[in-house]
Amino acid sequence: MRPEERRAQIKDVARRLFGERGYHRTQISDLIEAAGIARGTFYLYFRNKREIFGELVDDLVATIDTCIRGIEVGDGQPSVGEQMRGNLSRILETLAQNRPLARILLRAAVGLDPDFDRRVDDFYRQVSNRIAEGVALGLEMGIVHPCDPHVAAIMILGAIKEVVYQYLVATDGEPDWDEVTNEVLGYVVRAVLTP
Amino acid sequence: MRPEERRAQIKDVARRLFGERGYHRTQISDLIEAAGIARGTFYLYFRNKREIFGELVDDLVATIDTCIRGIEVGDGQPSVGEQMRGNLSRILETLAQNRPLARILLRAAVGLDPDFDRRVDDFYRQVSNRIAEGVALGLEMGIVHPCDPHVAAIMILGAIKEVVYQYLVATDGEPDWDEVTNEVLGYVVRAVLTP
Amino acid sequence: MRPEERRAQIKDVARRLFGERGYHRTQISDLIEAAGIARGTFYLYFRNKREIFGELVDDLVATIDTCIRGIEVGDGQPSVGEQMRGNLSRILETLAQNRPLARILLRAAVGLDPDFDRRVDDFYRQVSNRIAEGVALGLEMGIVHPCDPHVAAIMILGAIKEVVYQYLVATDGEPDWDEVTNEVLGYVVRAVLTP
Amino acid sequence: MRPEERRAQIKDVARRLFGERGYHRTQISDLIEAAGIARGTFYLYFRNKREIFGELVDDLVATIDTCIRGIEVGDGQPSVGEQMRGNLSRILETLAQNRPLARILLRAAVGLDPDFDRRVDDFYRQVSNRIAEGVALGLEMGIVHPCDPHVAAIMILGAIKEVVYQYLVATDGEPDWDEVTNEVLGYVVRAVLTP
DNA sequence: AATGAATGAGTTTTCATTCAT
DNA sequence: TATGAATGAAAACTCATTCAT
Repeated sequence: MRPEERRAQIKDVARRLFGERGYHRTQISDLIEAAGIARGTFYLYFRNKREIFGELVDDLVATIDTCIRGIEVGDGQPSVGEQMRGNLSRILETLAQNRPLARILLRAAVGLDPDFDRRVDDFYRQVSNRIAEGVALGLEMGIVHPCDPHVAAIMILGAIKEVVYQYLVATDGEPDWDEVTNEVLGYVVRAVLTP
Repeated sequence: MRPEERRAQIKDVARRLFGERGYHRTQISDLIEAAGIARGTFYLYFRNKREIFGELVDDLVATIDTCIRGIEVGDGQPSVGEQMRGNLSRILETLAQNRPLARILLRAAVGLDPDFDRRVDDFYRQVSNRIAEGVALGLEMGIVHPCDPHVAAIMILGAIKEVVYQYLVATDGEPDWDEVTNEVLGYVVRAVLTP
Repeated sequence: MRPEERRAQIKDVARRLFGERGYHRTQISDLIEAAGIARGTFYLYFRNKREIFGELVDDLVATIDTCIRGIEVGDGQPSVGEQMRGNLSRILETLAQNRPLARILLRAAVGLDPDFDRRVDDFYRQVSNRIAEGVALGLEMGIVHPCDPHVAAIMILGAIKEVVYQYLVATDGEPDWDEVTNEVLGYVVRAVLTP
Repeated sequence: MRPEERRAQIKDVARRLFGERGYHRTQISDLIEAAGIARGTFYLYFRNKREIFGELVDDLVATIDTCIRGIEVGDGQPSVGEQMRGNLSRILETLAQNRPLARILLRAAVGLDPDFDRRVDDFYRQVSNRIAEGVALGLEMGIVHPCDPHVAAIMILGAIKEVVYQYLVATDGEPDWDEVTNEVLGYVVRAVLTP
């Protein structure tokens, strides 16, 4: 098998296993067995267990990141609500199509060690900053309730995280994503926008 | 030292260490050193590492639980908003006064193994059910926007969790809790209550 | 067993094994089996394989060092030759009584890695410096042939090392040490002293 | 590249690496990278790591061996001292021009395993035997001090080895070889020859 | 009620060697 | 003649748990 293929295959297997069992309960032995490779082969592609996990975390952080587009105001732009809905449904869709991704981000990568926690926290902080910017913009335009944009952003982020957690991580359910997206959107809109 | 005292002392030390370093990075060696006891002594009081951690998780779940009072409607009761504020500020205060508690619940106990995840998830589900009941009640009374009470409850829970996470777990900051409580309350109220 | 005893016992066993088989061919498994202890017990007393080996090297370097006394000239002192003989026979006796010691210093600790090589080289350099000082003193007193004291010291050291190597390391023989000491002494004396 | 050339090239690279880092710290990966060949190619030319190292050791033992000519006494022969000087300077020159050679013989091949140790020891024993023969001859001729030729030979060998070790192996210095040769020669001559 | 020396199963990681192309 | 992806046995090290004192 060509190196890039092999590497990708191992990462696929690892993503699934780490998502299912978490970091510590996924052993190299499980991984190589599931991938159908020899022990040494794994270390041919990844320096160690941390490294492959770190790569997975970085990858999925990047994946989520591409789902988020800054809200643009101006002629010819979709409405703010439309743009928010776009961001939200892209994120939910991406995660729904790849649960291990959600499970790693919201569960497996949590509390492992300061480095991973920092990486994940940085990502969330970045996302919440982008949300806060949007809220601040809305404040200036007078379409957002007077509030602390930073705290509001944290709560919006938390609401989304929890929805993802409940529907994709903690359970195996398969909700109607359009409906959930609408609910989330309505909730957020009411929470921050002036009527 | 009397048995109950010793037991309590070990748990205090463990709560701090697990909160600081997480489950796997806290070793029995760290624990007994910090507690100033011999290795064997630890095992006189706790069957194993899981057990003490499990107890801590159960304890703090119970602690948080006592902070939450069902919303009561009727003559002589404080307003619904007042009752919500009470719940919220009791939770935030309790956690703010004991960060290890927050760190264990939101970080150390996450993704460890199916059993712990289930215990924690059950707790959150219970909390979100109580919130959902409140929302459903509000719906019946016509004071809450038409929405899916379950999804709304998840988002309210998520907003609170994230605030706690950002202010108590991910950083060492010390915000003005009254202000934060007000922000959260305003956000939740606007999100669900009809104007 | 009391910690110090256990530690000493493990070192004794390790000294023998490292002496017999060298560093790489002595595995922790061999060591703990020979010592009659469990794997973990070894790591209770030594951080790792390098550490115990390093301690052994340092110990024996110190042991040899105590055999060497600076040559003193003056009334009431034994003759220079007598003092040289004393140094020599103390070294040979010490090593003869403890072959693993010689085997570690002259064989097992050689070429392992830069750190060990440096430690051993430093020791030899120190010894050769002490010899060179003696030779330089003899030069000033006119009782030593004109020569480069540094080179002479290296050769004297080499002569002794090779004798030890041939009789204690490379073979299992048991020569007449008095005779060997005399031969070495005669050789060195002729090589450096004026007739 | 022609097979013999390739083989020679790999050996050149290996000699350098083994000399620099020793046996265990030189990995096949280092070797093939430095030689610019593929992993499999190495094994086309050498059965395994031991084999190439063994060949190098044998080669250099043979190389040194050709530097040593038996001392011949008779009309038309250079003086004994001249012949000794010849042997000595050929050895020192050869090693000085190829430090890896010295480093392998005096450091990398030491204490690896019984087989290599035996090979190297055999070589030294052979050299020391040739020296001992010369000394015995001198004894018969009355030009050598009464001494045990075997012990004397060991010490002469040791003196030379240590000079080589100090100047070529342990340090990167570049002494004046003529001077060193003279010092060594003077030392040996004084040590064994009658005035 | 406490001690702390000892245990050993379990896990990661290394690296010389092979073999299909 | 050369390649380089794959192998897997072997080795070091960890750490929760036990048990004799």
